[in-house]
Amino acid sequence: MVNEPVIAADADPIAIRKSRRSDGDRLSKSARHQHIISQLTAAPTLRASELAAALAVSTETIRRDLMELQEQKLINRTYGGASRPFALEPSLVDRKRLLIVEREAIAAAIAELVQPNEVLMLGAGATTFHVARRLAATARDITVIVNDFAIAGALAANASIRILCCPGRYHATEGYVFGTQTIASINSYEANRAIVGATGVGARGINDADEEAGAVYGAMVKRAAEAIIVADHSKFEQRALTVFAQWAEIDRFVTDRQPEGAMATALREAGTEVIVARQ
Amino acid sequence: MVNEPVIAADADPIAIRKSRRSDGDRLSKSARHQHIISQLTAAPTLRASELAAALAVSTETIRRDLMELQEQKLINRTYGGASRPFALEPSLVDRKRLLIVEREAIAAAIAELVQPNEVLMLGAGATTFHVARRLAATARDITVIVNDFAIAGALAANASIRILCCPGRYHATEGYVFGTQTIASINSYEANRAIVGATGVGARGINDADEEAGAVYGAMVKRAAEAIIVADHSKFEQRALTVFAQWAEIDRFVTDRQPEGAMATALREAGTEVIVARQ
DNA sequence: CCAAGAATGTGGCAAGTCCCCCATATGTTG
DNA sequence: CAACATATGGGGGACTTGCCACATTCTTGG
Repeated sequence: MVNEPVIAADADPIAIRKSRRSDGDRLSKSARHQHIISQLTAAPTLRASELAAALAVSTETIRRDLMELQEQKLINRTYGGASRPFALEPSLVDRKRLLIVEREAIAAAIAELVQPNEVLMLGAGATTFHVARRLAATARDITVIVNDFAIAGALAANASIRILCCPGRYHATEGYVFGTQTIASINSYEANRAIVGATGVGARGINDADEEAGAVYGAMVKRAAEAIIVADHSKFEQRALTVFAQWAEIDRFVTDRQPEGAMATALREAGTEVIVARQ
Repeated sequence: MVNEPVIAADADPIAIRKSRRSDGDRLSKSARHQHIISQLTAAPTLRASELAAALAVSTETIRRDLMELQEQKLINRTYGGASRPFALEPSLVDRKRLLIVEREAIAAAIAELVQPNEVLMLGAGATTFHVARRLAATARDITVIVNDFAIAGALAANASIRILCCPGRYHATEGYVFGTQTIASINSYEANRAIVGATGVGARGINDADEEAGAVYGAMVKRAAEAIIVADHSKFEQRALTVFAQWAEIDRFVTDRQPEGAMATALREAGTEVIVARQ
């Protein structure tokens, strides 16, 4: 368990140069980087000193490697090593790994709005999942009504959050419940805010690729005292199957980039407050 | 961008009393632990020194906290702090690994009983989780009413199973929903069979350590046309908080070992059919 | 009420890490 | 070949963390 003193494995430069041999080989910088990344998929954290020993380079070199990888957001720096960033986590589904920075910023902006003792409705989805994580970290004594199991799990990290799950049919691949029971359940609650995502947002309203999911989102939007749409800029002007809400119904739109053109006009005419989260 | 001190509320009444005051005073141990866990859902890593400052305790205390949390596998230790473990989600994993052979045998026996187009109620728990996995492998065109998220996920592997989730409060560590809404929901369905587990089974009936969970199980047992209890022999004569059903209400008892003594008598007198699954 | 035990803080020291500057090795370019 | 860029290692001081022993405070159970 104790770390051996970190000493240059090969004090002899000649030995270093004959690098064709077995494990004493020097690896290139990119090879080291790759090694670090792959190690992180196996272990949640690494120590710089251990990496230096394993790769037969100095800790200074490892530190520089880690700095570079951190700038590329491929790792997360810790004191004395590195840990897995959000994006490398195996538990997150593909879609949840995209646009992490943008979504985290949006989530942070939402978290600032939420006050203790509020009742929220939180729709299913990848962006709202980030909102849930953020709320778990910052919110206090709130009640959240959800229809997405992953979101319930994320919120569960905070014991002061009361999580109410909607009933309904369970969507096997998406991990949420939907259907008439879900909507009936939503309509039986009073909430301060509904926070829902979307497949696309545009001048003509807010749409979703899944009709059932859209119906749930629409119910949340209509039912809560305040309706908030969260969507990063990749959703701008995307068109999908179902338009589940009009901007006139939406009080706030939290995104990561200022909308332009027809969508900006529609937002202004509808009186929707646009909040652009800074990263 | 650094985390401001976020007061994580908690279940501990003492901590609640203390956390009401200004930021100069201390939180209870469990409150600190809760805070650490929830912070970890938002940030991939934490520094012990920062935690100490945020929670207004010494770094030694934080270190001791981190050690405890690590032993519970709730965090991952790093040099100078902590990082997120692989899964912060409610992990019933541990309990699900116990007595696998016995539970698989019980699950197989259940799966043989179930016919296509049946409607089942499946209670939360480790044994019923095995039943769900087995049903996902063998059942066809059934509808399953569940209150446990892990079970919903297991059943989702089979596209011909319709999964209906009950509403209710989400239990953060156990991963199921409970409460009056859950029970009301159960009472709105008609089901061919209820299949529920237990903390203990004995001559005096079927009990559970969690009152809320027991209430849900009891509702399932009373509501379904046929009630089945599943429990391996380690549950025999275990006593727990709530007796949620009497043997007279139970049609079948599926286990892995022939009951004896008072419990066998009680089963005989109640007319409960005992099915001993062979491994 | 007190005593035992748990939880927490303090101080010191060893060890680990950070970070800056500089030396060396290697490769590139004119 | 000289000049330069890149990659790496080394050294040392400042800082951070780990760890231990001990004192103090809080809690709990008689």
